[in-house]
Amino acid sequence: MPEGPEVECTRRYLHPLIGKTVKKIQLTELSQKYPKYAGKQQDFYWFDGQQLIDIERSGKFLIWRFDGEKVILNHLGMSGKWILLKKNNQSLTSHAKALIYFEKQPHAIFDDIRNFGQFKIFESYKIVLKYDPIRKMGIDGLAKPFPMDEFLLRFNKPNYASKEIGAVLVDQKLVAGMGNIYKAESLALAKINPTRLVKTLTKKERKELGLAISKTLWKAVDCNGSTFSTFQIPTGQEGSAQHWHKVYGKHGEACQDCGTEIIRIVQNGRSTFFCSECQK
DNA sequence: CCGCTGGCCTGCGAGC
DNA sequence: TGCTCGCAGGCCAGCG
Repeated sequence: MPEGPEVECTRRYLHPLIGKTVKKIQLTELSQKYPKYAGKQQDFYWFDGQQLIDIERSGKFLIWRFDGEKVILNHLGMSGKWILLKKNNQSLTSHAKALIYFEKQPHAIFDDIRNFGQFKIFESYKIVLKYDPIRKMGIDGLAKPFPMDEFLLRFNKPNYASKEIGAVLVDQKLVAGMGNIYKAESLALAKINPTRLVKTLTKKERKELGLAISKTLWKAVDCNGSTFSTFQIPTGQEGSAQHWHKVYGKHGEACQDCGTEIIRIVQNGRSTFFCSECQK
């Protein structure tokens, strides 16, 4: 599910929770099996009676803010999702890791099949901002208007120069919220071949790429994100962004624009898809 | 500091 | 039809 646009859709889905008072945050037994959920149940007692003030998105992170100082940093990993419990007797999902009970329904369940997600306490908002993955984040790909100048600036980082653009583009220090699907789709929209070295991209191409990123990510938000196999966001609604993908997952199929076969390559251990005719 | 490899997990489906 | 195996939207530790 979760690249920046899917995390943004999740944030919107959770919006009705804002203003509610926490009754109890409970970690499931299952959560204790995994190091990334190593938080102790007793540490979460602090949140009893706290009012949820806001849920912010920063790149692919959600930051849960309360009226007291502590915050919860939450990452969906590869398979994390939030489910709002609207009925009393609704049963828990099989990979539930954390439950937030409010004084009134709905309650919220964080479910994470592959256990790559995060749900951890930080002592204050200031401290979470100093946490490296947040502090070092690049521009937010969903920022409006798209921060072109800073994008170009970060793009100039010397250590990117001799790397392939397809490998660089998923770096959260360049564009926070970018992931493997929208990387491929943004490059397709900008008609740039993912194997191009960053230093060979002209300023015009870099700008076009920036615009393509913004367009691609926002279109995904507007479609409620991409839904694949069992992943959906949020529960009950399906995203439809996958329907307009030009290249992602389409290896072996004909390019919709020129008929050339879409190919798949591996960069940084991740799949990249493109049309070698349209993307030069 | 940098880049690369492999590891963390479960579930799905392509292909034999 | 059933099984295996590769692969999956993310990230990081450890190594040289």
